Amino acid sequence: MFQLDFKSGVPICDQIVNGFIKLKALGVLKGGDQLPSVRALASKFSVNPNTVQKSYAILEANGIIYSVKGKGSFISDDETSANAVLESAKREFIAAIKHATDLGLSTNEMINLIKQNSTAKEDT
Amino acid sequence: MFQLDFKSGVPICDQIVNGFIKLKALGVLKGGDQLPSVRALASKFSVNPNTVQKSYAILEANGIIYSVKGKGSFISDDETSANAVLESAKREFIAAIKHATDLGLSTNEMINLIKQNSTAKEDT
DNA sequence: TGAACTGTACTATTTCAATTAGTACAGTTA
DNA sequence: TAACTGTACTAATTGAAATAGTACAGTTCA
Repeated sequence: MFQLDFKSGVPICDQIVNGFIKLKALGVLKGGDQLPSVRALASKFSVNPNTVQKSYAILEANGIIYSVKGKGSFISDDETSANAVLESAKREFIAAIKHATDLGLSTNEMINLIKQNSTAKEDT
Repeated sequence: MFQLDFKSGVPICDQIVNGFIKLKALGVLKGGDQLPSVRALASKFSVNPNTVQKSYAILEANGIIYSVKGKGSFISDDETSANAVLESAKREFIAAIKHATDLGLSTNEMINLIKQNSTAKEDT
């Protein structure tokens, strides 16, 4: 399970969302896996249940999980979900490219930084 | 001159900082060029002078401009400044790479996105 | 010298999003 | 029925960002 950084300035809500996205991308969580209940996770993180619930709502809106009233929340297993995450990752990365370009970074420098820093696989 | 987006959620202060960094990276502003006075820019943007002053203080702390009491604020022309901007751009881009990796983007996909989206020059 | 600029410093107030707090309702399971 | 689950809603709190106002110090130029 991921951890929260209360000093980072990043909203708790977003950190929880990103935490589950990451766990799914890494394959730690797979389709059908049940998430902790809203109340259980809130208790574990010492955070308000409403904050967790908001995170779950965002995850569901993005098709990453699905929630069933009375049963719980589960990792969705359809391709759509994985694609949605990838597409949003691409959009965010493109924004980062534009920002770096604005600051004077060349394409070659960016590519070198990727080769030096990425722990991702060569192919997907 | 750049524009502000009051709806973006990005602090005004940061937008002003990034605006000048961008103008310098693009070569629109060069070493020795004088910036608008704190009060003039605040008036132009319909923003509080304190907000602009905070931006200038950040720019000066990063070596991008220098301020002289009673005279004004100027773009610094030493190499240190350009390097400082590049270094911070690199740090931000590395953070973006790690985030994208977390979300499941492969190195090849990232490199392709750069080739498709960057308007930066091949070399620096 | 003095008026009109410039940057800088400081405190108080306002504003707004994020979070917290509390309660309530509905569906599932045993 | 009891105990769990998600969901919905309003109100209060918190903290960062921005605003407001004032004051002081250095520069420029008539």
